[in-house]
Amino acid sequence: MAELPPVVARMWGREPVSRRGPRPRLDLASITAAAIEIADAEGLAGVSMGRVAARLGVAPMGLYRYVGSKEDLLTVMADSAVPAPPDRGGLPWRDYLATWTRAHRDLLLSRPWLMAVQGGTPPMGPRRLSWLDRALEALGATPLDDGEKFNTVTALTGYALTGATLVHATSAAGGERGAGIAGAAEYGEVLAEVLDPRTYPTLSAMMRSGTLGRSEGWVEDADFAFGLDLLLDGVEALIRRRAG
Amino acid sequence: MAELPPVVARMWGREPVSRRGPRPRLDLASITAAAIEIADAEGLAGVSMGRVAARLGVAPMGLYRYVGSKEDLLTVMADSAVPAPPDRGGLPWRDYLATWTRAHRDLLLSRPWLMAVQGGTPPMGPRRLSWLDRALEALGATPLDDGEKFNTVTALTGYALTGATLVHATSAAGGERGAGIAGAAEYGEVLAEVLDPRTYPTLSAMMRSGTLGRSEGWVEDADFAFGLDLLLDGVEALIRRRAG
DNA sequence: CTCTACACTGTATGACGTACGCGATTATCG
DNA sequence: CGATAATCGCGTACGTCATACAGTGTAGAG
Repeated sequence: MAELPPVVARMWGREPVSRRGPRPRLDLASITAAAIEIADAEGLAGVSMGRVAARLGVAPMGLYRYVGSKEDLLTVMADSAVPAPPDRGGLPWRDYLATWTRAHRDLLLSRPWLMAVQGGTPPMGPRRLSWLDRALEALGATPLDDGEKFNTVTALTGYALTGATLVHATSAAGGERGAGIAGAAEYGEVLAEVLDPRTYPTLSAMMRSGTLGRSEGWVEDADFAFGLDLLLDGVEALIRRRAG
Repeated sequence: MAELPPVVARMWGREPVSRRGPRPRLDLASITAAAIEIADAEGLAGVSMGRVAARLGVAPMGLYRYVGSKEDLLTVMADSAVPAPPDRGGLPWRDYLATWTRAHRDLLLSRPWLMAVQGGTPPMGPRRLSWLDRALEALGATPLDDGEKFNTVTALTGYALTGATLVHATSAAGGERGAGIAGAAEYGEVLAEVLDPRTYPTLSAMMRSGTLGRSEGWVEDADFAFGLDLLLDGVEALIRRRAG
């Protein structure tokens, strides 16, 4: 019975059933789709109300009948760009959560602008909530309480975001506007140039031993899997403790 | 020997030792400090080149002798606003990493604009790298290899960011511009209004049982500690496996 | 047929990032 | 000591953006 924020209402298909006046030429879905096309092609920076409107053959102000502000539009985009979560195929909770988290990360890598947009708002649209629901469902048979389940999923979500961000930020080749460092230098080169072994002993020792510096390493799945297993090991330990 | 991006060079105090011409009236530190004051008071949205310049009694274009672009300025801010990492007080690795992660989260909560700014760039300034160094140092005596140490710290960093983001996004009272949802409705109320038990069975069951919906719960330290322990348990398990 | 809610347009405003070129300043070189 | 040339911060200007406001035409309701 609470009053929903107008955009949220529309995200859930609760369009006002208007009768009088000219028939609407637009709808939220088309607007969102147009905005997403631009974001996919040119990054978030390319998404302006004018550009979106132009792509729909409409004056910029026309959009404001459907979204109260640009921020509203971004919120809707953040949900609409999300596909259906991976299928639980009778997988045990751990395997499902692993694929779930990986799929989340892959999504963020395939649409980098989602990273900037999803961080700002908790999931409120149908798509993102369905991801949340599926992950919680996977934990359904475990002895964790609701809060623990929720926190577990939160930690996994965060890990996916972190992994994606790291890959994207360190790869100067990222197509996103402003990706990479201002110059073209590789991350490792910058660190090597700048680190004083006296004030950054551990880090510069690592640099010298050559393990770091090839930031491409993080693109590999193994590095992502490492931290993921860390988390899942923790969950598993807790479950065992709770059950035994 | 690599060419550093100009801002990075200046971040590390490598100011060009210029001699000719009028003595500079500004320096990167003052500019950054002014920008941070604005961001602290009004959020990132309040930070514009003009506003920063005005606070320094200078014309907007004057700043561009020092920062190349606004994005450069944000990068410098992202480092400059970071305090020294917590002291290792002879703490075992686990205890230190716990306080380290918590301190990181608290920093993000005390300066919410850092969340938007730190995510975009890997640490390249002296302050953020010193946090990284300290965390890696804490893992120094463990049998983990360099890559594993690095990935561990990455996961913790991400968890701090996730926790801070969640707290900040769900608390409508956040002072940041655009915080909370468009309307004033609480997150829990929105979910209750919108969730269909048929398509979101797990989530809506949780809502009904009342565990969720008080999103303030996440502000409590216990919730943060939960996921943190998950991670650290995972690390500990790995260490035991590696050592035994 | 009239009225009125509504969908979209046109114009305008103020803020923003920043390109460009200026005079003023001051260390260096002749 | 005077000329040179680099550098500083400033003024102006442009293009873009989000969005407020006031229409203008449309089409269902009475």
